[in-house]
Amino acid sequence: MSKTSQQKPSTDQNGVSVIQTQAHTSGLQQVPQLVPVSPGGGGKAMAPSKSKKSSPDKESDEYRQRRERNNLAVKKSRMRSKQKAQDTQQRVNELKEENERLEAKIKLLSKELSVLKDLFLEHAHNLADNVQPQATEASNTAQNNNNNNNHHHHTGQ
Amino acid sequence: MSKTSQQKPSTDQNGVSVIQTQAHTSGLQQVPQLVPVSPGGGGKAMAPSKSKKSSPDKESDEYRQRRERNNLAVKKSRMRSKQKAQDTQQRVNELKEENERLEAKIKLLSKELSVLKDLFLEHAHNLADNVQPQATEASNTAQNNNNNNNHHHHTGQ
DNA sequence: TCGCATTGCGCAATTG
DNA sequence: ACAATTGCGCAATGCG
Repeated sequence: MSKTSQQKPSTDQNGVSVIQTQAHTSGLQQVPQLVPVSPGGGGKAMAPSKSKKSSPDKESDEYRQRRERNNLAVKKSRMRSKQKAQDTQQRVNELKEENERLEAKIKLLSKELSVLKDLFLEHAHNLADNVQPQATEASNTAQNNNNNNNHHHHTGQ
Repeated sequence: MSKTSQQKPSTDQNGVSVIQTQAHTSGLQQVPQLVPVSPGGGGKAMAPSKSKKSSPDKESDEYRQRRERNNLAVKKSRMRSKQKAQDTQQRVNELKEENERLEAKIKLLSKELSVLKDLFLEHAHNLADNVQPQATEASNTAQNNNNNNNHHHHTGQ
């Protein structure tokens, strides 16, 4: 994330101090007073053919073009950023909904499960009651088959 | 919302057009050229001597103070905005996690349920077999021990 | 009317 | 060289 701090008096890496007092002029264009610290002397190994960085030259056609392109890019970037934030918010809503849906389902399943379990227990008790105490006419049938195995299940056989 | 253009000839609603794209490369400071469109024509009930809005007067102490305050407010607002976006993103992650948790639980419950249901079916068949007095002795004896059904059920969680 | 909060926008520095 | 990001200031506008 670049630098942690950046104040008004930004020092250009080329050796140019931009003194920006208080002249922003409504974004139109401020004229940052450029103070050449060393006019072509301080820097080193800079293409001598053209002082490329010495002055932004607001007039320059090239400058204006660059600016315009950048402004466009900035706008685009910000639009995306906003869109993204919006999508994220949307996502939150969707996830919340889905969560509720899932919780409802869980509730339902839990209930079903609990009912079935109760049935099982009840049944088990019935079986116990029937098997142990006395033989009703119903037990007759079971008895008939002699090998009535009531739920003694073991893995494998 | 905002206009789709990206130029700066911003026409102030006050009746002031800001033109001027700068014209001096070696000057000192540049003040936005304010061009009063209708000098006292549209406005009403305003002391002519003290037009407060005519020129921001960048030098003005008051102006600077206002600006500084606003800059501060802007900074604050943006900070909050960012924080909010971040929180939202965080929320998405949390919800996603929770979602997975819930889905896992649903899966588990579904499985349990399915097992219990199978048990029920099986049992029902057994009962049917037993109830039916008809059985040939070979019918239920050994052939019928199809599946092992052993399952522990832990109550609650 | 004042004063903070938001928002759109342009500039410049950085990043990729 | 160039687009995308990002921090920042300005001004308009929203809002109480």
